Amino acid sequence: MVGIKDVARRAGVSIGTVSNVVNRPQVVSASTRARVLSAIEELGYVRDESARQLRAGRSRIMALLVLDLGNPFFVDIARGAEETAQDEGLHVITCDSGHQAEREVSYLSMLAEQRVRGVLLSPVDTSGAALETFRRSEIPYVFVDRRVPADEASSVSVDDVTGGALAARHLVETGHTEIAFVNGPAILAQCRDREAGVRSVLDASAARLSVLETSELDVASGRDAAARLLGMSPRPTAVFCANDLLALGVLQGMVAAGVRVPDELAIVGYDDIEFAGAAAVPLTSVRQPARRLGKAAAELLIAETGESERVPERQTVVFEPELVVRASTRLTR
Amino acid sequence: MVGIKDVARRAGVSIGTVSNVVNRPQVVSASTRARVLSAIEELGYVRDESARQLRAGRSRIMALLVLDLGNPFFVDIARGAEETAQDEGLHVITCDSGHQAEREVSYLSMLAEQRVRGVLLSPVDTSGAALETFRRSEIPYVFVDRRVPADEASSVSVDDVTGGALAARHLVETGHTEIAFVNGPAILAQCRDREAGVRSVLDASAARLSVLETSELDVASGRDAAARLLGMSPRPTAVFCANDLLALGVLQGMVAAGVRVPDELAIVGYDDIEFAGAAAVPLTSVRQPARRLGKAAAELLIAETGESERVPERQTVVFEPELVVRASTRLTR
DNA sequence: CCACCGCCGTGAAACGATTCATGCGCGGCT
DNA sequence: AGCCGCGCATGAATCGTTTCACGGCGGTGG
Repeated sequence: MVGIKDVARRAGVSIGTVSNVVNRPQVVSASTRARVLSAIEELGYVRDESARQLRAGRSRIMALLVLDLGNPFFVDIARGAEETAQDEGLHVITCDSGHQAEREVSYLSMLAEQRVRGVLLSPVDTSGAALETFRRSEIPYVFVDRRVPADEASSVSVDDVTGGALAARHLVETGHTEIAFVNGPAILAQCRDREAGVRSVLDASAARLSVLETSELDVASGRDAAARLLGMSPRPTAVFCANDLLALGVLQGMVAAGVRVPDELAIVGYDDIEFAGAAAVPLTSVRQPARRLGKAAAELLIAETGESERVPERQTVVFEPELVVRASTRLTR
Repeated sequence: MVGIKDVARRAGVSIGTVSNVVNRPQVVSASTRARVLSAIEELGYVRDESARQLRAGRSRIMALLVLDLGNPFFVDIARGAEETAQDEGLHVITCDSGHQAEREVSYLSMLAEQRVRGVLLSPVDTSGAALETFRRSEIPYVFVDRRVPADEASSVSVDDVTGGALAARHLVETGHTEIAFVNGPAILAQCRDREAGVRSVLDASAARLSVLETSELDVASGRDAAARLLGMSPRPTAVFCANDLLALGVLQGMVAAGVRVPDELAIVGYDDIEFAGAAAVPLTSVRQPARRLGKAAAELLIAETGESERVPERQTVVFEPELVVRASTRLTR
């Protein structure tokens, strides 16, 4: 593989000069520069980032480690992060832990060994050992979609308690008194918080709440939940799902069973992914500003890895969710 | 940052010994090994992959560069690739070019500078300059979801002509004679091939074909297409969409306009992403084995980057698509 | 004519790991 | 006793860059 030495020889200059041409073109004379550039071109020289990085001590790559790339919510976060990274001349690589702590650990140690600039992290388990060992690597990280105490790390999240409350209030206000909450696994803070929000509203109302917990936050689990809902008596007239994938699964299950939505069952989802609005019965959903989440997280990370010597202060950014009402809860009378 | 030297000093051994403990534990005596390991533990030493890689000349990372992570089809490819990479002790990083040639170039040069083990590539434009410069870096690459001549590179794809034909034949067989094909941008080989498949069937039938081209392969474009379809006269009784995102958009537009699916309009999608089966009117779709695509591509790449000296031969793997019939084309009479 | 300065280019010293030839001590064999 | 071989640790060379102190050279001002 052709290196800077080969270019130097070909152009008849020293390697220092080649490096200057590549990194600080203005310090080298026009004629030399032209000679070096054409040598680079002829030889097809590609700079070796590992050597560069070894010297520099830091990489130009920022990582995003998400829970589930199959959930478009996280893809939107990735897009947001990429946008701001691009502005800073950084690259983002995306890793998918697929809700498996084991893969999370594996990726984290890979990223630490790579000495990435920083990691945007939506972890399976905050308190876990995964993070404990990663923390020792001194690589800065920012939590995304998960709030943590500011003394531990910066974080960017959306207020899930409020989000849960928004959904619950909407259902109460549209007259439902028999309400189900289809929740994901309780290990996820997001799920616990959304449930807390729901309870805070429903406990103060006349409505009755049933909570169904699923093992995954995906469409298949939603279908399972639909089956369970169909077997309940009295059957709920409204259901709130901890995310849109679950909601879409429930919707499908209901339509398949001939239950009319929203007339016989109102459905509210969470995240407001594109597919929610695009469902045949467009879903009412609690919107999270995913893109802004990604942008903000990347900005915080960049701030933390800035040139300045002083330790930057940790920040906790919390966005507010927003209820988007669509046909799946629209009164038809 | 703590390096191998610090560990060596702490354990009272040479750096060579530390390296041996990490890489070939069996060659160092148990007592020394224990001493080194505890030094590593105490200091929180994390190996610097850039130094390691500089020496080794190759990285342990394989990249996947896809057209659009927002399309679950590509997420499934990523999953497949990750599976086989994991077995080989490699890591996969995923990059999203978002259909932008510019970002594709930017990622490719980043990956070349990283001396990535190889790249799985679903390029915006095969013939483009992006690849031309990348090719000079001598990093092996395999095309995914795009067939190329075997002398250029290995590729793993699905037969799109057959896929288009499958969908068209299904519509003809279910009695439709006024058929629309909602296609994506013709720059994409996939789109051209699917259209060719459709034509091959419909030209030999009594059915009439209208082709609508959209600018993007996403849900919003599908909605736009729905509006256009509604304005046509005679209005088609069946529509085949170049992918499921378009189909979901069309479906939504139709339901919103009060058009009954499949009674007034049958819809066929392509890819068979999870959301297709989960739509309120589950979509008939042409299934592509996305996961196997990813697995196969990763395997080919690994074979090409094997230890053996001899140049491995290029391979062209073509999978067969499969029609999955669901409610969106089911005869209701 | 000398001293100085600015412009360019040079060469060598890092960076942090891996690898390999070498050395050392010790037990066993002749 | 002498020699060999084995097990284990060492230290130096190496990978491809960046960076920086230095120096040559031509021009300018005194």
